[in-house]
Amino acid sequence: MAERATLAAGTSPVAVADRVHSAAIHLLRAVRRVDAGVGVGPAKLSALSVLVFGGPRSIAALARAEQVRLPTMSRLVQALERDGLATRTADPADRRASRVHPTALGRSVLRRGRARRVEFLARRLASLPQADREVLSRAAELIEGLI
Amino acid sequence: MAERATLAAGTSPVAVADRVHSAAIHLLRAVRRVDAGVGVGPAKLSALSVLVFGGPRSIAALARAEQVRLPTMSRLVQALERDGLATRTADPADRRASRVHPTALGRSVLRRGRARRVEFLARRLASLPQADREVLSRAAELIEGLI
DNA sequence: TGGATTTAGTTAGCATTGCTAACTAAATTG
DNA sequence: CAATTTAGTTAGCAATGCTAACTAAATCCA
Repeated sequence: MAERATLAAGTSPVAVADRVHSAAIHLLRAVRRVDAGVGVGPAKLSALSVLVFGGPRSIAALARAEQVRLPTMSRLVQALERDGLATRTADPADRRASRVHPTALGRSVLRRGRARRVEFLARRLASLPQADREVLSRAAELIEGLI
Repeated sequence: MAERATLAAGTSPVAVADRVHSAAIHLLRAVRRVDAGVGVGPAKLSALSVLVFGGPRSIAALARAEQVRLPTMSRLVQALERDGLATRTADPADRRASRVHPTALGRSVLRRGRARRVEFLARRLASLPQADREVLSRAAELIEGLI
């Protein structure tokens, strides 16, 4: 019984956490299929997005922004470079570090890849009443603020 | 300009899609760290959750529920069985199919694993006003309905 | 009825994306 | 200046996705 209560509908922190958690899993599984046609992969796309919309930065800073470890980001940046989506320049102030920049190709691929996922969602959102979209918008802000 | 508009705040389908998409990515990256201590992994935990809360079913039905391909779910179920978290019985009505059931151990592991993730979120949600939790709850329902 | 198609499941093999351990080299600190 | 911290790499492993190719059972239809 106690464990059933965990999943019961309601607005207790635990009940809401469970529903939000499930919704996030299902949402990302659904959009993952859309990525297939881009040929870049979600981790690379997401790192590229940080570079394009947040500006060039070091691998360590990218790793922190993406919440992954340094070796993981090191490998992702190598792949981005190999694919011509990003370049590295020496950091004049710190000879250990390098700065990662998106290339023009990187910007264009990001735009296309992001557009695919977002359009997939947007098509579905378009059928909702405006008030529901406002709820989703506010919810996204709340989530970003929490973590 | 046109591409900047994609990221501008607003409640157009595209703007909301973008924010919801990012929020889902960041949410799951944050809870992923919590999984580490469970030793089961999110895909197995999620499949187990379907079995426990939705009832026993075939591998194909599980794959559909989890939005993965049949070979992926076949391998996940083999791992669940190997770990003693689920068992398979023959389907009397269809000799190709088998029914997957959670074991008592599976139920208990699910409870613990889920609890970790959900508690991680719930601790943060507890600091929100009730109205905000209602927004998140409603948003989760909307997302599940869309996909 | 019987051949064709669909569906359930497996195996094999590959790609992506996480991780830790162990290392080098540069920067910082006491 | 020695000790520690920080940036980055390499190597190797684990989890989880996929397609291709296959078997076997069920279903469809002419």
